Amino acid sequence: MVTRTDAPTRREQILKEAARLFAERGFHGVGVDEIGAAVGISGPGLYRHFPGKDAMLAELLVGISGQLLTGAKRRLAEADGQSGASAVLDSLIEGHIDFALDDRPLITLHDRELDRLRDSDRKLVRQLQRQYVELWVEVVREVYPGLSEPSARSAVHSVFGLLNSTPHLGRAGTLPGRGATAALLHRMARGAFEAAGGAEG
Amino acid sequence: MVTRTDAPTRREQILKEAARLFAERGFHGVGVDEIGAAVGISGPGLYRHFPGKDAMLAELLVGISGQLLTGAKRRLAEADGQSGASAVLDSLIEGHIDFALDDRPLITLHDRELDRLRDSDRKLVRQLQRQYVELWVEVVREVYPGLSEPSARSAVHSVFGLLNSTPHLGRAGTLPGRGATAALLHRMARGAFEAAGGAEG
DNA sequence: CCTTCAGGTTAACGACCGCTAACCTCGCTG
DNA sequence: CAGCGAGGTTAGCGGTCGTTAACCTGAAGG
Repeated sequence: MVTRTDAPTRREQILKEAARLFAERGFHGVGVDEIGAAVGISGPGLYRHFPGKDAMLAELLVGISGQLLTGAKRRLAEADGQSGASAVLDSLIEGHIDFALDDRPLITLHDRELDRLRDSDRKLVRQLQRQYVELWVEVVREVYPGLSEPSARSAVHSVFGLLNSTPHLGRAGTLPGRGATAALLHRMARGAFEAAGGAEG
Repeated sequence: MVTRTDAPTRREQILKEAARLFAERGFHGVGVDEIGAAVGISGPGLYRHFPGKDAMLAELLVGISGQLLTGAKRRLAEADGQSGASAVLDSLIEGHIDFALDDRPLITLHDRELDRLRDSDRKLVRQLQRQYVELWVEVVREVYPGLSEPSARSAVHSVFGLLNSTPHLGRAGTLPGRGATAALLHRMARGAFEAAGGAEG
């Protein structure tokens, strides 16, 4: 985990605010003037940093998918051989939870605005997502050999749905602290997989 | 379950197609002309049936929330006393799965376009949703008394995320049949609650 | 047979939105 | 200090979209 100390660039400010606004009101529901206003410049000034509104969404979605996949690969490599598949699965779950808790707007966009992308960008994002899912599927099937591949894939998608539910958990600080929430989500994810792998195949 | 035999009214056709289109491309991403075209009339003809585009979304969202709540109340009443809380929870899960599998576009809209509503409509939908959640929370806490109320509420939201993941499960018929999918989701939901209720409170 | 009305049609208006054009103003740097 | 590029500004164009207006038509009812 690299900790940044320098100030965020204007580009990064824009992406962050755009993500928040897109998540709140949808891609088509946000105007460029609002995005500009959110970072203290006005509308057309954004075009000094991005070729268009679509490009902001594209960069956000490609970035998310890439980060998730990269992180998962790293966790897989770090633990390879020395620890069991079950520990790897725990690590994957932990990584996804961190992401879901720290970047709620992005996790919201991730499966909501994909269809607003240009064909090439959408294909790229889909490919990254697919790799991420397949990586999970392999680990899950190693831990629960009774699961057929289609069932494992369905189970993985469902657990993503469970983990990505964080935006619905109390907008304010009504939820019992980050650590407790992460632990609860982790337990539930493992429980869901356990139940999926217990019976049928 | 009342089975309808008569043909759907024009109003119902419109709502169904609007739901599909809104789910596919977002509320702002669909024009009234497209909705009209989907039912064989053109754009402004819709205004003979609805006062505006917003009204279609409002009716859809209020309808969804109402149906979910009504169904849950019915299931709770049917089983009251004679069967245990665990059976009631199974019944709730079954009802939610039926809805998620049969009305994927609606389940997608349900937590995606809520902010596009007029204040009064949004309040109404939120109230219905809250009642639905609270109903689940009570049943869940009866089955797993170790769970604190905040934890139970988080767990319920997360299980909704799990069950509502159906739109992501193979757009085509690649998933292993409706029955098997429903069974898998049901097992995972129970497993998730079990794991949530096992430890901490 | 005339009237009425539900349920369409097309034309067009007004607002909004993404984007471009043209211009300005600094802080560097040779 | 001249020049220049990075990063802003405002004005405005072109297209789209929700909505309204005005008109049409066919079936039902007295």
